[in-house]
Amino acid sequence: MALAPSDAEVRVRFAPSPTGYLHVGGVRTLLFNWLYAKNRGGKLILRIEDTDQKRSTRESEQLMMSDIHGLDIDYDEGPDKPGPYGPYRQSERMGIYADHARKLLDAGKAFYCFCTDEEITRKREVAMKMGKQPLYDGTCRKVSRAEADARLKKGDKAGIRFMAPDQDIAFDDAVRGTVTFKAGTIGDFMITRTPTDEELEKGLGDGLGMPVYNFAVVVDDALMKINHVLRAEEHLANTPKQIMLFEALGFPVPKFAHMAMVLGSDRQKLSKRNGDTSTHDYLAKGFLPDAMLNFLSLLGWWPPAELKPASGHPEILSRAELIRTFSLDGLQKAAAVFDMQKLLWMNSFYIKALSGSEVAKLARPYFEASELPAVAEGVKKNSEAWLISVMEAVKGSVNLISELPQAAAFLFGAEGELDASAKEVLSQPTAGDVVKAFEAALQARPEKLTEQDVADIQKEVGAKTSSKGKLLFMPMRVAATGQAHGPELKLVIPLLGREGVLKRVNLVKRQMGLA
RNA sequence: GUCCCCAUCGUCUAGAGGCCUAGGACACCUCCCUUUCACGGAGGUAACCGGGGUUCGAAUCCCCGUGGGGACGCCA
Repeated sequence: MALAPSDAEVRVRFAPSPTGYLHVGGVRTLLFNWLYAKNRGGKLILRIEDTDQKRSTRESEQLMMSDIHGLDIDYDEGPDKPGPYGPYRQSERMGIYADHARKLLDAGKAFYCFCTDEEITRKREVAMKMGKQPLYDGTCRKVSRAEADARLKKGDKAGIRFMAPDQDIAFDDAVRGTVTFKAGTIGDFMITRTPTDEELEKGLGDGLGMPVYNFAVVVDDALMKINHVLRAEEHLANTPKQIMLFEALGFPVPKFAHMAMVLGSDRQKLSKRNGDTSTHDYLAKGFLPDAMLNFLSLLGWWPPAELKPASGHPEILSRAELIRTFSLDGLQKAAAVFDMQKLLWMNSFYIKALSGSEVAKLARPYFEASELPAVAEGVKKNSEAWLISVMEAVKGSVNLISELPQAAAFLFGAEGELDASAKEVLSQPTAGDVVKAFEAALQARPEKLTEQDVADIQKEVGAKTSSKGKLLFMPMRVAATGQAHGPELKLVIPLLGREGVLKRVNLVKRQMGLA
């Protein structure tokens, strides 16, 4: 078979179908294509596969492109980035597909098929029940071209079916090595659908039906000069069909790399049932694009041992490091389970690495949209510098940017219910004395408190109540913040100010029945 | 059912015949740091699916089972 010249510029593509949101599994495919293109100094093409008119929408296309943008991944050619091989939307390439379908028809490599969908489905079910491979039975193969033309003229409708050659198809997959499909395991398959009256009237498919996936992909990959196809393993079984088509059309066959699937915790294909799959939702929750990409890159790929990440952590890799070390050799054969816990951890790592002002910038919209009025209003009333110091204090205690308003709520004087662990702290017998001593110590001090003041107060309360350790600090923490977890008190209390802390202490006293 | 792919700790993985008493990461547990939770640091529990070969030697190569996944569409 003819191969694409190996010294040519690498051209890869990401080809989603705009029938919903961008799936995180899709992002991983996109990411690997992007990394490969960047690593090899090649080009990444975005192609929209919208030949299924019933399911494809422009809204979905827009959403996908904005999420790709949100992930900060760039492509070189696409619907919104004109290039030499456009258009990049399949619905705008109907004439091209029709030309190539006719070429196959004229060459005797494809035939009109008048069988209906129902007939085929029925035959397939029968074949499967009998334990046989459900291949097309060849009914319309026997129909001569002249007869077919006559039936068409009469008004009969037909799709076009490719005449699959009866031979072994083997190809060298960059991930799996040589993969062979034996002769006789692939039947004649559709390349264009049976046109509807409406399509015919509108001239949508240029007189033919809409192209089918396997056909459109081949025509586009060839014409767009795609020489490396990196995609998920679910497409492995499509590959022999596509190779047949490349060869029948006289196109060079690209290099394939089928990467392992991403599975949910139930070991099934990652789907809405077993996990969150919408990239948009991840982004909206405050997963950082770099963390997402870092995590996804390690699902089914591993960097070479020589890489010593600048982060100091073996699995925290910058984009530059990813690009520099990415290669097809590191691709994994076995499917990988998407581990949300690890993603969360990674995201928290990235958040901690950000400066207070970077976090403040990212978090501001979440604060402004907070359901707690004190937070939503507070963020507008206070200065940016204050917000930054707040972020500095709390960024270490969250996994997601969206968790920040909740984690910082006490600094805004928001009143909330005490959670279970906070209540537990206050239920200890000495907690009441500590809280009261804490209050007294605060009242003896000025409004503006320093870290030193905090240390002094802690010592004073400790001495007065002869408490120490957990029994001393936890009640003070809850009294000051309403939470059992959070940043260091010496950071928090100065931020709150004496009155702020006292207000909170009163709240807590009331809940304890002390006031 | 048929075809194709895959198989190392719970999960992501290192491992290309001796370096493996199987390494790292997340999670979990313990300890240390902090007169507190968290953060951070140090340890720990935990895996080569089974059976046959090949070889002086197998997690690594071959075969057979078993298990899992994907595909079998006029969806992509």
